[in-house]
Amino acid sequence: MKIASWNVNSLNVRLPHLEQWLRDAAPDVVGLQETKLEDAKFPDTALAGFGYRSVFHGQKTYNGVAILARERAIEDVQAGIPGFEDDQKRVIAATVGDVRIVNLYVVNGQDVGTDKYAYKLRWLDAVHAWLADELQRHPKLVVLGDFNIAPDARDVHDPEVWNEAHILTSTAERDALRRLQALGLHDAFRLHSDEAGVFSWWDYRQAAFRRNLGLRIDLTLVSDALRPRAAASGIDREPRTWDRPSDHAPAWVTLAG
DNA sequence: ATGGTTGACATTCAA
Repeated sequence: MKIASWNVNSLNVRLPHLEQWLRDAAPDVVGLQETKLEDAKFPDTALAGFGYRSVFHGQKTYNGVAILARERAIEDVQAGIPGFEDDQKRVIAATVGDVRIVNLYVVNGQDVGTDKYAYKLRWLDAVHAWLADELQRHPKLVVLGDFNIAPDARDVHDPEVWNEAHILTSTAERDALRRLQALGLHDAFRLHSDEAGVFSWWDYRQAAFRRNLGLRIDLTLVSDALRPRAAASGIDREPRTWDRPSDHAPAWVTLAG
């Protein structure tokens, strides 16, 4: 079972890329972020034509998440973090086969010390409390998405710039990610590689992709129960080379069985 | 310190 995460930065613009990548990569389950589409405009019919069912939770202009699944039912759909008031559509969870999928579009946070940064940390606290509970109900859990946090120095092109005081790498953000991982959620990519310089996001500016000035902020976390089944994990750079790309590349994990 | 690019929407905001 191949499970992937992709921040498409507007599904309206990126639908042709998504179709091509679904064909190339043939994932079984996909979590999308930044669809930027209200639910009435979600292209579920087009996706069904590519062989994927979909559930979605979106809004106009900003945010928006979805889960797609090929040849499988998508059950017990949860939109948003239970009990956490949020105008921003950043979370959808569902069960596919024997695996619970939680798809997160984590708050960016703008800059350390801003209101948006405070919201990011509050939001991550709410996610932590929810996932602790979710793991009790669903031990076979995959938490994936655009985390907007680079786990450590190997995951940034320049650790001196992306340091403990910088957004996406600050101490409080990394601590919040570590607290999620301490629930028993493992960065699938790091189960198989200690390589530095493998990124999932490159700024549109300053030819960052060509120069590989990126960050690894798109993650697939697998629970303790799924860890033995995590056979491989990687990032598909190719869609980032296509014309008019998303600034993010798809990240994936394969589960045996 | 600023601006560099993209997307959505309407001229500036968010990333």
